[in-house]
Amino acid sequence: MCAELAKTYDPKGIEDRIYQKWLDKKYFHAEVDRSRKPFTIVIPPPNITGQLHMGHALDNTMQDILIRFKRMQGYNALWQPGTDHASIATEVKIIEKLKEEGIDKHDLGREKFLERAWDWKREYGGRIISQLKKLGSSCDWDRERFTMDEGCNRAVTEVFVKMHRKGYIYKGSRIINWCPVCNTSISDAEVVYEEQAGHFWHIKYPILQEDGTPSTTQFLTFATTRPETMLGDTAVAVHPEDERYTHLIGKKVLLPIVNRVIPIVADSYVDREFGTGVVKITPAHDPNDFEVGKRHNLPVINVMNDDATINENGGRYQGMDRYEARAAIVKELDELGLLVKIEDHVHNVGTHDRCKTTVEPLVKEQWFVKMDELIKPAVEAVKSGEIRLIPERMEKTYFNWTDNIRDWCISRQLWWGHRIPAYYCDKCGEMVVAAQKPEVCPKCGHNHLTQDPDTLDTWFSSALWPFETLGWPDQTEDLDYFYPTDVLVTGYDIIFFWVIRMIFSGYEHTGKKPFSTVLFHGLVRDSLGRKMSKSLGNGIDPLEIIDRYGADALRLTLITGNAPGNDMRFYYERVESSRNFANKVWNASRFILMNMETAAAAGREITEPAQGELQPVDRWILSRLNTLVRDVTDNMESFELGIAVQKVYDFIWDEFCDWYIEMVKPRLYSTDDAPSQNAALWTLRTVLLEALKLLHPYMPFITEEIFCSLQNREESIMISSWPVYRQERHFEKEERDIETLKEAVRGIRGIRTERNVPPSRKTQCHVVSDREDVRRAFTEGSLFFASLAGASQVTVSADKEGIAQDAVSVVIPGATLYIPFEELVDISQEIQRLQKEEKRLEGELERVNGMLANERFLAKAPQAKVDQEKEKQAKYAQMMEQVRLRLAQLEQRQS
RNA sequence: GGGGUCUUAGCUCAGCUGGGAGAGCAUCUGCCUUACAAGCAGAGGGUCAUAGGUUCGAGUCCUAUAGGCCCCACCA
Repeated sequence: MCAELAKTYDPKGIEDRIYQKWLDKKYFHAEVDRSRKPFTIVIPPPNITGQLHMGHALDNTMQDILIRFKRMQGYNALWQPGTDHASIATEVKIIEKLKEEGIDKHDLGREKFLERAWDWKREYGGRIISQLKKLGSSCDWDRERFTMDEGCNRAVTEVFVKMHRKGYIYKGSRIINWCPVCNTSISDAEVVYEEQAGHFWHIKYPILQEDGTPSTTQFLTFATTRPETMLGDTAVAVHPEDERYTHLIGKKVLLPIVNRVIPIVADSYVDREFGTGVVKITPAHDPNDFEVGKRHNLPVINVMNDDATINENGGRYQGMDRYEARAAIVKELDELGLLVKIEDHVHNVGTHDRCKTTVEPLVKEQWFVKMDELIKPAVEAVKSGEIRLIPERMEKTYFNWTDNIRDWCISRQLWWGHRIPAYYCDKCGEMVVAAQKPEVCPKCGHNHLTQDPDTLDTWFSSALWPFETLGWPDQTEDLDYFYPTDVLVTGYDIIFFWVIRMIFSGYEHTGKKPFSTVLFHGLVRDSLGRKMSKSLGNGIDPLEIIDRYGADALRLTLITGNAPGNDMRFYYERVESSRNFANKVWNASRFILMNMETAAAAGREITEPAQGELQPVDRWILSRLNTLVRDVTDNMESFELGIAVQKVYDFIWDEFCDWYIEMVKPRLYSTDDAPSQNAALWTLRTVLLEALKLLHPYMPFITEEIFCSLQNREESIMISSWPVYRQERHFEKEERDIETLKEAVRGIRGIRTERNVPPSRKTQCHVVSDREDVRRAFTEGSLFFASLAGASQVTVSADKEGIAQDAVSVVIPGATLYIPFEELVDISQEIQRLQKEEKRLEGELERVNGMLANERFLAKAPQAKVDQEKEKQAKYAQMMEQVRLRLAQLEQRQS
């Protein structure tokens, strides 16, 4: 970078070059170093099928900010990256691709299919990683892991075998959610309920008479949303205390069409108030009915195949799709005179989150994780605060799930994933769960065993992610040093899928929490507040934004003005505003560099100013910076990233650029005071460098580019040290004085605008103050004050002797400024302006006086607050006096 | 049915543990002032959803109401 640079910052080219440099220098790499404290984040592993979307961009920007911040603070910072095999998502993709080639998964066979899947992984699995790099992510890529790599496979097997041994994993025949399109079982968490318009079919079953024949007059009427499941009905239930039906309990009805005799049972699950108070019971196809069935020992009759067609238990409906069968059965019931009526009805239908197919509850033999014991330490950890959730309200969501936890169905009828390490003897059927396939059956000695065909839920391996990536199950140095990790950053939408499961897994397998803090973020929505989705086509590609505005602008946009856990909307205007800020930083730096080069050309080296060479403005900006350092560090340590960067933004743009740079310009442009110029240049450079450091976690590329141009001592900003608050850089007096001068400048500028004074026209300015410190502040700052206030000449005095009567006056705390204009000042206009000011001050005084007259305020409010109010009272009173004095003069003069 | 959350300037949103209402964008008025027109200097614009309560003091804490969003849940 040199002074001949373009006027606008162009991130193209710069970003890739800088990222490559960081990689070459191995800045992202972390090794065990016992002399330093570790700080660890594990990445939520993106799916290998994934393309970088705004959610990733936000998630990873937040992580990168934290990891860069901690790295600069001196922590041994590790950001552990990797990808997830995403069993079902990937399998679906492969199947689609095969379909294009006209190949069916089953024709290909399991082995060949897996080969294709690995090919696919090799080809596309790295795509999202390269996209994360575009964002600037400082992950330790040397440690990249994959949920199906050697180590993770070992971890999964180990966990499965161990949990099975402890009885936490069991195989059982239970009602599960079945996706007839994906052809696999899914967990409760993968079912999303959707409101759908449907019908209520009111149906009646004839009650059996004493002689065992169906009554032609007595029926039990009920309503159902799924008439086709009647093929599997094994009872009809009523409430045990429902007087309408108590006499029927124990009797039987005839199930039409299938002509099966089924009992009328009493179960308190039935809601008497709802419908007719009668429920048909289909244990094989409804979770509640399944429970009722268990209580009453009812047979479970499955009437459906895996593809949701009716099976052999459905008689002549066999082979029909579930919806076809529904229509046909309703028709037949109608013909039999058993259909009472049809009502419209909106109800919740469970669908598969991935393919949106209506799930079918089915009774099947599956593998489950028993949750009741496992969840206990996970609940305790959050309750006790050992693990902190940010924002805190997420704890409610967390406990809502843990309090109603159900066993986790972990087996999937898929091929891509971790295969269940259970083996069955081909001869006697004995099951063995073991890390290695047994040579012979331990029961009958037969030498051929077959492995369970099912694979595990993707989240089973993700649950182990924080420790399996650090070497577990081996007790590695890495694990010992970097684990437990520090922060997990993720969206609130996967709290059930992932966060909870990592927490109980961490405690169960490592005896420790997996992380101390969970920082949640929300969804990035489109400008209309809609979720970005493929089907809506409203997704905005982060890579396109990076290409157009730069990664820094995108990162800043995603972090600013948004609180943890809250959703945000994405606006191009906001990216532009971020881009403009990058440009602002660029130009301020360009200005400083230019002046440094000018000094260098004149043979003047910038040195740290000697005591007393710093001017009040220099001390002011250094003091302001010092406060900023403290505040920003505090905010970042409490994960208030948006607030922190807002403060850096305001400081750089407002205080540094709009005030300080303008204030030092006169000093830079005059060459006669070398020490003063040196102090200005040194301060400019120092403040810029420090501010850049504070900004670096948010905008890594531009800060690096400028940092390297500004100085050559440190190799990179990303390994430079984070600024710290220094008491000796706190200058209270200068802060007060410069604030007074700024107040004066603002006042004069206001007057000038109001009177349409062109900037080219300079006016005199007389500062009158009876306070010696205020007069000195103006005297010391007169050079820049004149420049900022458009003054041709500034005089400072204790009284207003000799000041033109028709001057415009501006009252500020501690001083009154008089600006004489050549033309006559319109006195009545001037009086009006001052009266307005008087009114404003009256209001202020009224408030302050009211407060200070309140005895209870004086008694109860903290002393500091009282003192503060008293100070204001004095200030306003003094200003009021000045305004009234001036008004009196003008009024006298007018008459 | 249970729970959460939001309602602040025209728009989108900040506002941490209660102490005189903020930003970005938009609008209006001047400025191409030798870092930046992706800029500079001014200005307008809000009974902080409504009603109560706690408090010396409430956008901030509590209760209720209205409306919006979200999550969870087996009402056939």
